[in-house]
Amino acid sequence: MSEKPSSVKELISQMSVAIEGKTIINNEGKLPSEKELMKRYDVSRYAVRQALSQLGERGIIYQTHGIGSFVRQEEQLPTGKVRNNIGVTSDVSSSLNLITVKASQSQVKLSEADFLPVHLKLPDDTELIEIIRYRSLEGRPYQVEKSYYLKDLIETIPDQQLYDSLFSYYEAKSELKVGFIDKVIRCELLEESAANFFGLVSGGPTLVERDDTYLSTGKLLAFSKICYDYRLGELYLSKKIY
Amino acid sequence: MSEKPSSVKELISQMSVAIEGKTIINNEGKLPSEKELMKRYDVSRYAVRQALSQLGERGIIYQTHGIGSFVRQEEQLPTGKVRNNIGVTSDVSSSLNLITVKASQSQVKLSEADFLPVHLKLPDDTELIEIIRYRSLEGRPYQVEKSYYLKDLIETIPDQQLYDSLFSYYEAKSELKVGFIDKVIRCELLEESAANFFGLVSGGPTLVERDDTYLSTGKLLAFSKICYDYRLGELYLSKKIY
DNA sequence: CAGTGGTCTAGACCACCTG
DNA sequence: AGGTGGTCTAGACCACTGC
Repeated sequence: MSEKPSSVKELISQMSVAIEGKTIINNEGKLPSEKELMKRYDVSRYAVRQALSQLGERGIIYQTHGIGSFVRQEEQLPTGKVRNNIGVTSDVSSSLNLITVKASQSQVKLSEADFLPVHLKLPDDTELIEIIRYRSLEGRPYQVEKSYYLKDLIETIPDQQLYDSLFSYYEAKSELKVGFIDKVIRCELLEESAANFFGLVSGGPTLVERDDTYLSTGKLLAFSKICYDYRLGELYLSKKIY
Repeated sequence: MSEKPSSVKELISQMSVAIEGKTIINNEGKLPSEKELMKRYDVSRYAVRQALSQLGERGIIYQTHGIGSFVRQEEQLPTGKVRNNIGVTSDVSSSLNLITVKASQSQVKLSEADFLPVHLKLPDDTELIEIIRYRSLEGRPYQVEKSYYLKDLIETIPDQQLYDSLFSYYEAKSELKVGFIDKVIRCELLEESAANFFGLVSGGPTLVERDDTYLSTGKLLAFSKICYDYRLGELYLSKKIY
């Protein structure tokens, strides 16, 4: 028996630990049936299925009709590449050492931005806070991020916060709650500053992630562009088919 | 009142049409409350919420606690780029004309493959069917796909089928059911054959999508690699935050 | 046939937003 | 306070798998 979780979220956490520690799976990687999980954690079937579904979305387990639930085979690290999990509840993809080595901010108008939200609906004179951040991973230059935050939503950004996650800062501090993020991934040619940072020639390839971040109210909070060193960065996602 | 759907899937379809035709939203893009949708379609709240959640995953609507459900602002087509929706139930992203212009197949062993599944667990002498397909979109060279299918799972592939979707062919014909797909997206340098097809120089950039396709039983069915003309292809996804 | 996951219902209670 | 979505329970019935 296990301690009764007070929410599905807690149940997921407990099950994750149990899967990690292999205290809940047999030698073939099979989990207990839903009915047994209900007894084990003293929750309803709804809670069990919510948890299993979430674990499935994260690529940790899969379920097969009429058979049971199984853990995915363990991850084999790709050689020298860094996987950036996307489409997963928490983007804590690894225990790798990702740090911001340089950052700066300034205030601009929308018309001065390098790029625009995919679904543009804002007036040209919208005030934005522009942030540029250079990040290294395990000491190697890894990504360059340029972000634009809507100034009327966040007012100011303390300089020291530029080196941490801004979203979690504002979610914790004020009332902002992120609802969804639109992502566009493509390949572009490197600009000079990023090329210098990566030690590549400008005009070379770079993997680009464009994010438009919306609040749960549907308002646009920020739009950003992340350029990866194409030799290091890759984006990973697992997709369930229904 | 609307006709009662016989399943959540049908409900989603009916609601999609109603949203498209704007017969279910008001001027501000607001949908009826969940309670009203229950009455309207004569289904339980579970069904309504399943449908709304799915529509949310597809980036069509969003819900805000204490307020209501709203449709996302309509899509503004990116200029000259092609969006390939990923992480969506059906990857029917557009009405664009995507056709396979050249295709070939041959039989090889795993040791002869150009690349391998991310989580390799197969013996070197595993029999594979290798397929190379060149695709154009609206008449322009767009992508080159190289796929390897496990021969013991699909036996043979009729040549004329190479020009259509193999997954739906086998799902309809035999018993294969796809369960999940692992995707890795990165940027690579073009090889000669793809470069020639795109009209680019080899060594230039290309957006690469690596897919490992698993059956619902957890068995690997196929692994593939799609190279996009970086000037045309981009991958789009919308992510809900919980 | 028994056991498994897949679908759906009815209802309760809570948290959030607006007047 | 009343309406909205968010969470969770208990239970029913169906579909798939294997013996």
